[in-house]
Amino acid sequence: MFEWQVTARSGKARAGAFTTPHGILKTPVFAPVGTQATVKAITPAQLHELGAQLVLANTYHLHLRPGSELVAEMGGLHQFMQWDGPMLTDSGGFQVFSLAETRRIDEDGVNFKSHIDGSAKRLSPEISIAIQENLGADIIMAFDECADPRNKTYSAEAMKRTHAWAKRCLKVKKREDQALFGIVQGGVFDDLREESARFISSLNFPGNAIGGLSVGETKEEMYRSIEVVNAVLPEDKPRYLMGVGTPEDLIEGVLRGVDIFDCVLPTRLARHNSAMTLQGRLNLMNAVYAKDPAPIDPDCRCYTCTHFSRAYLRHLINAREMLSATLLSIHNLHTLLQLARDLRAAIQQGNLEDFAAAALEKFSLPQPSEAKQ
RNA sequence: GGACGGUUACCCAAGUGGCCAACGGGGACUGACUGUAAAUCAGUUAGCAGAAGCUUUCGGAGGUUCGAAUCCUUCACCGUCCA
Repeated sequence: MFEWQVTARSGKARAGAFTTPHGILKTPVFAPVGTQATVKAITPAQLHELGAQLVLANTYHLHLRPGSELVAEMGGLHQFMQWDGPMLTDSGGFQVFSLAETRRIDEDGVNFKSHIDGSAKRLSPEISIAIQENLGADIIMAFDECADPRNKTYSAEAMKRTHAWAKRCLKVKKREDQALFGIVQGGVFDDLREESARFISSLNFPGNAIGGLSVGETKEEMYRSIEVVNAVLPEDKPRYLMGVGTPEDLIEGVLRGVDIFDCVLPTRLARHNSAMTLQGRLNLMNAVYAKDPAPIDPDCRCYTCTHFSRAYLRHLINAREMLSATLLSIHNLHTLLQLARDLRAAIQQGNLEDFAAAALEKFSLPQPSEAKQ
């Protein structure tokens, strides 16, 4: 179980397979995010149709509601939400960052105010692992602290806590059918990143994650940090870049040796009326699309693009019909899932360099909306 | 025929002498979004500039006043009630 096999390489990029109790992840892979045990606006059947391999859920949110014991009682996360493929739960570490105004951190853990009812809640490495064992995802994450990436003093403190917490997570983890991944922190500081990558590598997790990126730093800082970390992280373990994201970042990440990605962006942008394409984003509520019979992306083979016009999607958005969120989520997820598949194929066929160069070139071309006019 | 009430920007609607280019809502338009407190948030919505500023607006016309969406006269239209 949790065997990691690299099947092809191209520069630093790898194509691989990670075996989990609910199936094999063929990497590079993009994971849709289903924070509250649902990928918003998308059914599990649609996820299958899209070819999604791995789905995320969140420890903090499910702990607050409905509670991990309830999920366990209902047969675990897979059974509860009816997703039978591989799942990953985030540890709640990101919420330490995103709910910054309502929490207090100490060496042992974090006190939160619930964003739902304001009640006092606590997360620690031990609590997070206990929750994640109740939830029952295939991959679970170490409880970490994601800091302001530009603040070195804070990044160093958060990194040290993350390291101490990683050891405690390993210590209390019991279930054999779950793989615990460690998380590298260190902000945008190369020395911290390197130190963190060394430490996390030394704990010999079955997989390693890069956390604390795509949270306000520049692209250059992010890409450099990935390079610094991946130079240290072991080759014989999958690498997971947390919270990333855009098509460009997927390509840049794969080129630097990342295997797993997740991001809320495709589904959030979909609910916010934005379509992701490999040429850039379309804001489908824009008036220019009112009478546009073309699909979002004429080259896209997703359900949305093979059936519906931009004009129709704009109408749904304008009329505040919820189908717009579903159709756009299908398209955006397809864009990233297909890109990951294409990257994998390119690595296996040995033409990743050309594929990546051609794809990255497209992002500098005029946006589809501009090109039309 | 008479008595009241009303007419404000794309729509609804506040404002009853200067702090009004005019509250608020809707609509429309635009932007943002990267391990989801996000079906959210922000901006624009008379014209020209697009910082400051200038020009034309509150049913029409005329008047009072240093100054009017706000007061007066008159006309038009809408509503309610009485004949």
